[in-house]
Amino acid sequence: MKKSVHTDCSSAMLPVRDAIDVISGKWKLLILISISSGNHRFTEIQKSIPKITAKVLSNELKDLEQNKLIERKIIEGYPVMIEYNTSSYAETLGDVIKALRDWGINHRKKITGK
Amino acid sequence: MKKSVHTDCSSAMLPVRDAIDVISGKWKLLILISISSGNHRFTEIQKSIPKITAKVLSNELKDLEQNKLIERKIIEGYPVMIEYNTSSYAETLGDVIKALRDWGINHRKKITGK
DNA sequence: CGGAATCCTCTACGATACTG
DNA sequence: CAGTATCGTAGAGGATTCCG
Repeated sequence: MKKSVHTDCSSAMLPVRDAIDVISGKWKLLILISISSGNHRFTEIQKSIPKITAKVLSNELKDLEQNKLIERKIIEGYPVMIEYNTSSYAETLGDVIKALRDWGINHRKKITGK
Repeated sequence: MKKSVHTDCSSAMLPVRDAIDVISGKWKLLILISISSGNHRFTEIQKSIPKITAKVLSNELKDLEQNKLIERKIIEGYPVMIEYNTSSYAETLGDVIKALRDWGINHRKKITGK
């Protein structure tokens, strides 16, 4: 059996790849932050995130719902209202978001020269 | 002055957005993992990451170098060799990678039913 | 070996308009 | 209000070939 000439790090990469597949893109984490900050209505979320369009938001919300990270609730009435809430599962992303936020703060200091 | 009707969470989103801008895409973190796992040559790195092409790897390496996350070293000789190493600054991404890895492991358990 | 060049595809993302 | 429909674009990513 031939030894490979490079270091095998697939076991380290696989889970990271899994995570990236789910939360990749510019918007998903921002949407989760917005919802967990108190924005639960479609229009609220849209206004809270600069530059996001209705179409993109709509698609991302569907993605997040399929991945069980948010829940979509229909509130009957006139008019019908829709409410989005983060799931308890989304809370497991807390460490990821915190790590990214901390690093982002530090990185901005570094490139702007503090 | 009119109060906005949505919760303002821009201060929470901004750093996350900064971080996403730098490490976004399918490859950058995987490349960093590969290099820090012991792969320092272009071909080694390429072989260690399934499906990545030379062009994509080349572009990503340039990006990472510009963001001071890796260092490119030319080793004179016959033939000339190139060596990539992670910078000390890249180590600050450790928490991000760890958080993503942990979450990815957990997520895979969840969707595959353990 | 470590890429660059070329050409191509695909899709995330965007602008605008419209609807129940 | 909460989207959908349509059209369009840019760039990420891919396949293949070539080069010093």
